[in-house]
Amino acid sequence: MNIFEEYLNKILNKIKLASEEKLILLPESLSGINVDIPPKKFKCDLSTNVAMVLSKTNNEPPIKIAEKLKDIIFKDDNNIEKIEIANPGFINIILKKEFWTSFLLNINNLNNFGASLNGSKKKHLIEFVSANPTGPLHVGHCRGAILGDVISNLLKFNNQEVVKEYYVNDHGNQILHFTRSVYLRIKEKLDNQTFPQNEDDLYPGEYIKDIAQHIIDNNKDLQFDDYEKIKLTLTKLAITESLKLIKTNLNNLGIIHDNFASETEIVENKEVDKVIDKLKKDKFVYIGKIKAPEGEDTTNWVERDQLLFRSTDFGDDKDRALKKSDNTWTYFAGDVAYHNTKLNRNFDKLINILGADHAGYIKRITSVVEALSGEKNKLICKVSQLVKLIKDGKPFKMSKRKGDYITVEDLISEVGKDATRFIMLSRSNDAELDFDFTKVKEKSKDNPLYYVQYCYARISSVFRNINKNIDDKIDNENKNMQFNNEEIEIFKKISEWPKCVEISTKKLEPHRIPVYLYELSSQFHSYWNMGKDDVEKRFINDDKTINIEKLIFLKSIAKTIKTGMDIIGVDTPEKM
RNA sequence: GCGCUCUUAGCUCAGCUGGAUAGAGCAACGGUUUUCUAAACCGUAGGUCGAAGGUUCGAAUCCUUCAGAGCGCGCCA
Repeated sequence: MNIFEEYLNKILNKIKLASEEKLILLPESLSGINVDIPPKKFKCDLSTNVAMVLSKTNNEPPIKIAEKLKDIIFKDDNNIEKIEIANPGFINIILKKEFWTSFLLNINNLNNFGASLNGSKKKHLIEFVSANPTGPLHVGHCRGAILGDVISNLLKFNNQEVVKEYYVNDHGNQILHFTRSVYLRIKEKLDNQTFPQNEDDLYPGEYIKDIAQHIIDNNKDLQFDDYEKIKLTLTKLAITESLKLIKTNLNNLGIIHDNFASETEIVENKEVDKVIDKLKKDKFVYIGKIKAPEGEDTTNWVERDQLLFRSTDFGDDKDRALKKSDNTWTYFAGDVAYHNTKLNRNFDKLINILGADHAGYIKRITSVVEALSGEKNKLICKVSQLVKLIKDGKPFKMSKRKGDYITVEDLISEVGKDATRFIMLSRSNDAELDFDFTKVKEKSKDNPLYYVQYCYARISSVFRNINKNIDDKIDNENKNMQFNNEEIEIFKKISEWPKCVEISTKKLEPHRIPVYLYELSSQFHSYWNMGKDDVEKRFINDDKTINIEKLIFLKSIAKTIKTGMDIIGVDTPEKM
């Protein structure tokens, strides 16, 4: 029920026919033609720019073409009340009131109103979060986590297949430092050894102590005297513990991954060697040198021969290292192998959600996926920009050294899951986001989340008062419904919902959904208050009954809000 | 030095893959509750869309240049 799409198709068909009959000429591409939501000041329902697009090819002014097309396209359309032509050549359509009645009846019977189901079902792999398993998640991880989760929801809503995956970087130096930190905390607990204060590489956070304690408690038979002996076992135990923390954090955010892929496993299965061989065969890999970046302190830079991937072939600014000087694989090499395993699993589309600090990584990883698959745009990377934390009006810097992170746990307990999700989503992922801790906490009533939830709660209260359930089926045999102008304005807003979903999905930009829900709620709240002066606009009659029109009106709004809130993963309480 | 992202009202941001007179919220000021939830509503005020060129019938949106902010630039992940 995307009326914009339906009218666009109608227009395209009609002008194609007209061109066959030599009534008009068509340009090579019709892609510029669209059917839009007209600005409010033009009192119409749909508008199209088709005349302007055809003007040049036909060598006639848009207004003249519009006059011509008006008959060609809309002559036999009995949903239309009136067509107006406006400068510089828009065709503005006003639909009959009855159209909106049938529109409402139609969407009332749909389970997934707004979903675009024309596209074929594709298999998507979306990788997100993938934070190092060295401790709980902090606020910085949150935004990308929510973005990835909601993009998955969006795709699923549109009947796409989605696998949500977390890549566990359980291999490499960070993990060694992490394991040693845990070990030292164990020694602190068991043998009163002092934890070193001045080693930058170690993890100082309090949670390491908890992990240490858990490991001691659950492994009574283990000996912790010789670090080298116990290192491997301890690494596994420590990673399991921190993954537990991470999974709890994600759960509290309402996020559940389908799959956790381990870097260690990939390395141990020789996946890296295999994929590098494959790349060598195709001459994407060679031994060469990397130049130091200009304008940086490069006193310690030693140019050396290295195994490199030819990412410059794909537009990167330098080729990328696959092996470190100690002959072990770089992080990139492991990730190349990981992405190769994604390709082996036959996904149609790969999506990665990255933090802003990893944006420089996009070019090389998309390059390697292109090299391996021979397909451009197989992998799409979305970046979630930085969240600027503000506390008491001042920017708050988190420091790893002091271990003073604001964790996901802090955030959820202070602000709540729903508010966190809603706020993190309501801005474009490409733009930085100010997250004012004190403000969100103190002024929680100004939070846009409550505004939308309140809308749903108000509708629920009506249903409660008349002893009906919001999910009850409505018998809509009566086709002679009468709606007032304000109600029809809201139907128009509802008719925009599929367009909102479509563009959010196409661009993988879910921030449009909270924005839409806010706007719809605003129109509803406005209508609600009209009931104070105008009895006609109250929902419940004096005898505690409700008219079918009002019932179906309320239900369509509640349903749209619920659908949207489900996609962004936020609750819709019936009482507030 | 190079790359990516951002710059729209005092503040925080939308602006639908180029459309009509650029929109919200907050803050400010003035109103609305005997009536279905006032966590709401109505009104007033607030703009050279960072700057300059270009493409186009038409630019906040696309291109170029410049300025400012953020992130990043081998053996960290």
